[in-house]
Amino acid sequence: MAKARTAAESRPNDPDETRSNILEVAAREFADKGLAGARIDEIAEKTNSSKRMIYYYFGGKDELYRAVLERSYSSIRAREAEADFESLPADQALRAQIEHSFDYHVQHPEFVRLVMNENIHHGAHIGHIEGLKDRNRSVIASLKAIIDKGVAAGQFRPVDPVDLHMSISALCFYNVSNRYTFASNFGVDMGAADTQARRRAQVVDIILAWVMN
Amino acid sequence: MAKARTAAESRPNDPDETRSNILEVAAREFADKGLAGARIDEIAEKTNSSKRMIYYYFGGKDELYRAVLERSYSSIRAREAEADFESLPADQALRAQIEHSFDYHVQHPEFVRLVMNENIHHGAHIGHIEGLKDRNRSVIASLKAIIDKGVAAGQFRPVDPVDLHMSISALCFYNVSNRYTFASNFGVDMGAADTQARRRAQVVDIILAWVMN
DNA sequence: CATAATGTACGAAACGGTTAGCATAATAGG
DNA sequence: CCTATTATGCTAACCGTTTCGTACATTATG
Repeated sequence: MAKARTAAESRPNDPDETRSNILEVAAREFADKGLAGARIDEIAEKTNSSKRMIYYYFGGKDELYRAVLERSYSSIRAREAEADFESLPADQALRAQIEHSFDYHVQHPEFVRLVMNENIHHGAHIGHIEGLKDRNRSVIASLKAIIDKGVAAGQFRPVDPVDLHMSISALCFYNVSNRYTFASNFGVDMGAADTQARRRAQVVDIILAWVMN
Repeated sequence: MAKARTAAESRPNDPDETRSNILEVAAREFADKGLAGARIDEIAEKTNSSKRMIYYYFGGKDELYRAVLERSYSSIRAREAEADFESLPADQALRAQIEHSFDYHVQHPEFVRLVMNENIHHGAHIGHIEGLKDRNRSVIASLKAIIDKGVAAGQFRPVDPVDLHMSISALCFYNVSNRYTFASNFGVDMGAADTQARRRAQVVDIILAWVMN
């Protein structure tokens, strides 16, 4: 439903606002139903704009999906970059990093779902996102710095930073990604606040137990 | 494309065979493209049967999807049930259990993908599978037995079996589920045999380090 | 012949995408 | 200062295809 122009604001709408409004709605829809399951018409309807505008600004469904994916990945990597725990002792830094990652996943289930989708599509679109690899490298570098410090202090074993990232990511990701099947299979509501708090501490324990001497 | 009947087998085809052939093809398609992305016509084409038969035996797309999901879950739970490590010492039993789970995920990526799909759909279909909860309970019971034995022997801390299952499952699942995005982000091919072997040992290490005293 | 199994062809709706054109704002020429 | 021109943001209606599902006819077998 397009917004009618009143006499008071009979100017064209703000393009940036329209774009980001579309992206926001599309992110929800794609995360919820996947690339194939999401409907352009439905996205358009939930927008303050129209279907025509989606094609005007993004070109097509796939491009819109890609734009959504990019926005989502940019967001998490930005958050990871802004967190700087390197001044802390290694164990505290690692702990903080894990908690940070855990919280991000919990707070951004739509990111988790988009990544699931992308894996279902064999990662067909993620490769096209510019600059993502650089940001990924910096995440690994940051973890490596923590490990090195811990090893130097005699606290940590020398684990591979990519392995470490994978382990942390797996535990944080699964906690959100498999929430529904896990709930159905084992009757555990992983969305509940107390369950999450418990699991959060546990994930920290698991990783620290593995890395520490 | 229906299979032409040779003179030797000019009977109507075996219904069970037709059914299971459809299920097999459908599993691949749904795993690969999701419920919304898979096409009934395409599934039919890859079958030895026809679209007509899909509706004849299963009723519709959703029902077929559900049947596929059921078959897939039944398969993993059956495999888990058949593995009996309880005669081993607790640490060896747990190790074997983890390796078993890891291998199953690696060998059945289509199961992993179906579960991802199901979570994207908020677990809308999984609840309808009969008897699944019983089998799930038995998986937990088996883990609990191992933990109890380990605790009695002074080897293990008393961890919750559901928590343990979740941790094992997360590490094994992610290894397969996020293969593509992880490859794109970090240049690691988790499908390679040596990478997998390394990761397998690592997952065992992580869990044991957490559980053992 | 009755019944289970199957092939063919088609309908209706959904869906991605496009065509045609309008309104406003900015800008350039007289 | 005033008009002509152009670029931008936008709407509404439409189009061709895909896709799920079905109606109807037919075949094989007990």
